[in-house]
Amino acid sequence: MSLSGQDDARTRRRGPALEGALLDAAWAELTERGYESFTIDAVATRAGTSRAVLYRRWPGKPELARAAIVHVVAQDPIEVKDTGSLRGDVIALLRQANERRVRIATQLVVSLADYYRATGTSLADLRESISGGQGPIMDGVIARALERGEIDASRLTPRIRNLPVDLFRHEVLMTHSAVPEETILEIVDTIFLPLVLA
Amino acid sequence: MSLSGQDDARTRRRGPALEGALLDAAWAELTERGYESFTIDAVATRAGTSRAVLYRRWPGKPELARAAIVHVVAQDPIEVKDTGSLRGDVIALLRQANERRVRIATQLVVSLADYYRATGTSLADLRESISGGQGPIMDGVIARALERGEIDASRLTPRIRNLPVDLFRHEVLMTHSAVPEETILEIVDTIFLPLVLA
DNA sequence: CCACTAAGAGACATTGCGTATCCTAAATTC
DNA sequence: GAATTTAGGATACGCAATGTCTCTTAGTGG
Repeated sequence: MSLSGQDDARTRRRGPALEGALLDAAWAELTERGYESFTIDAVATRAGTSRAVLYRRWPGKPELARAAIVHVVAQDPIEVKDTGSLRGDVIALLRQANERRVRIATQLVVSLADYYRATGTSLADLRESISGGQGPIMDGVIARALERGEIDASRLTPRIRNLPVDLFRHEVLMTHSAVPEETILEIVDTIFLPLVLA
Repeated sequence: MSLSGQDDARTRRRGPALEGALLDAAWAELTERGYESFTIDAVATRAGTSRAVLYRRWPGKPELARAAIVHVVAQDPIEVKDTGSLRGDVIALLRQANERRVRIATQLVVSLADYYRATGTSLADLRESISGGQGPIMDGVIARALERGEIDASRLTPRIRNLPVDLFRHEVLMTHSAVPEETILEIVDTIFLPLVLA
């Protein structure tokens, strides 16, 4: 019984191709069902494989979820373009984060419960491992503003430098939804710029 | 066999007394085990009762967890005292939150995963239901500062008014631990006060 | 004192977990 | 390109927790 129509025509995936499919399936489950209802069984079924294959790669549910998140984020990096002014750069950055990260961030907080406890890590660690070694996202923006002489370097503490991103993130965490354009402008114009402009 | 030593000497709790014991047990489980390992079984055992009693009151695990959190927070309100200056008031407020809310907040974020999805609520809603009808915690602090003429009322947008608390919360959410004293001072002295002082 | 409510014990089917075993398709080696 | 090794995929197992029910009995109020 080697040829029974389309059923036996399936090929057996391996290595990276399989792993990608597993992580995509995990991500889909995560977004559709949420972490609590996220089951290894469902991921295996959706990926057209069996649980054993998943357990060979990840110890359990939190690690699989985390891997899925990192995988998805890595495929969709945020680029910060030069708009010609600090204000424009920061607004562009926040808008982009709004478009490309809100769903992920929402999943992330609303989810990953126990993972932190089990591993002793925190949201901050996860944020770090997601942004990779590329350093704080604000770096490029700030560097250009300093070149242009737009900001008072003496006021630029690390905390103030990250203020727009931190406030944006706080907003997303609190509401679990995209941040309104007015809020972005408010953060930039009434908080960040007054603190750093020369 | 009505008298077998101490075993039958137990009394059967009812109403509020029982409910309090259930919520205390739930809270203890939550803090000791984390939300993911939080089981109705364990709560029932710890409270010396059976699951049926819990299911009679709450539909399931997320609702019980939430009820336990609200219960604990309600027993330990934050009071904001008058220290004589805006700076002192805000610092005192953050310090108190640091002492009395960090464990709870940590539980809270690291936990309650699916509840939001299931009910369509968010962290912001939970924050609201926890702070009760008493309004933003910064209100009293701001009112006194306005009386003293310490702040420029025109700069006082709602967002800026809540900035210290929001940044504090963000810090806790990110690190899952208490906020260092220096960070509290930094938030107040390099961000909040420069934005509002006349 | 009687009737009613609800506490507490326990049984039940169901579901997800994590492990182990087996077979075979794909990759690797000679 | 055949032989060998690796790992994918199916299946079954025991375990733990869920949520539902039933039953007995302790406390409460009339």
